[in-house]
Amino acid sequence: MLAKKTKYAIIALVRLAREYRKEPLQIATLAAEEKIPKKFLEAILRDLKNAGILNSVKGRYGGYYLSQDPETVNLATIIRLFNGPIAFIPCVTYLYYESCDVDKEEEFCGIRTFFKEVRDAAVEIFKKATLAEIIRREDALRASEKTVD
Amino acid sequence: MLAKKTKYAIIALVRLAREYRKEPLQIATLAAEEKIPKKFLEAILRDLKNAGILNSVKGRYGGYYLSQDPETVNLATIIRLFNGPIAFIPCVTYLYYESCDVDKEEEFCGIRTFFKEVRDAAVEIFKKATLAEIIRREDALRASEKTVD
DNA sequence: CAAATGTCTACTAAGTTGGTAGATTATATA
DNA sequence: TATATAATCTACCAACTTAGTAGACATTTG
Repeated sequence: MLAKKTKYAIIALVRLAREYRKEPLQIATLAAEEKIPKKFLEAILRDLKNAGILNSVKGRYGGYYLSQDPETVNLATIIRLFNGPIAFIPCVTYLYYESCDVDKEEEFCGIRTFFKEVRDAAVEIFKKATLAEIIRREDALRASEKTVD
Repeated sequence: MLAKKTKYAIIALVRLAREYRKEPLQIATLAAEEKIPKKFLEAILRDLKNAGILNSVKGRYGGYYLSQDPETVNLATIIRLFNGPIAFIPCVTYLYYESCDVDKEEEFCGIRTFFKEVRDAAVEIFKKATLAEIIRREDALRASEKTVD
């Protein structure tokens, strides 16, 4: 399951994507409006800045803002950053590769093939899930809700 | 990532599936041959018995054996038993349903749709991954290795 | 200078993971 | 019936992770 940190990161980023190219947003405002513990959010935003996804301005009227186009930031990146690898087992992982400790003869591992299928499917879907696409889906859902009544 | 307990469970089950309809296998033998800590394996096998997947005989020449056809036991069941839900977020989970604490207006949640896609893809693949199918893939890999040389 | 705001280090309580120890119960068979 | 064999059960533990919190410090604007 996703760590809360990852969830908070996604929520904060979607919000910051909605403010793309506007004034920077302050930690305190973001924390209050998205109901995220302020000090916890602080650490999350710092990580996102260190990862090059956000930028910040200090001092009065400062805050955080998205430093990349919302079309290019996707869930695969965010999940890897806060939650670790997307795969269920290390021997099918991108960037975190380790051989299965349990099974030295990896090439014979019939279990592995299924986990690789799952990982590949998940990565493909998460890569399509850009901040821009998430916002489009949210807006579409909101609109269809209104037309229903 | 998969807990070690889940990995061990899968390995033990694949082995027991290979012995299907033969003599029961003892914890000690299974532990030694599959390199699983004996006392840890003990707890795993008990859980599998309580879940109705294994049966056991006590006393001399006793041990554990698969009580279901290897064609009907799949990774989705095993992962859920030891690792919890397959989904990344609770609001798209089968049997463990909870609403997103972070977002009361679930129907508006654009993030959710992606996680649901991933979960559905994963469940579909894991359901096809029966013990029998894992063994077939293992044997196929082994055979193709031998023909290559 | 003062207020607002991000940055950094350190701490902590609760829960999970990956085990281990040891006593008990059931059964086959000599 | 005794004995060895094996599963069963309860309890414990160390290390790690998660979800925060506290408080001092640095930087910028007005």
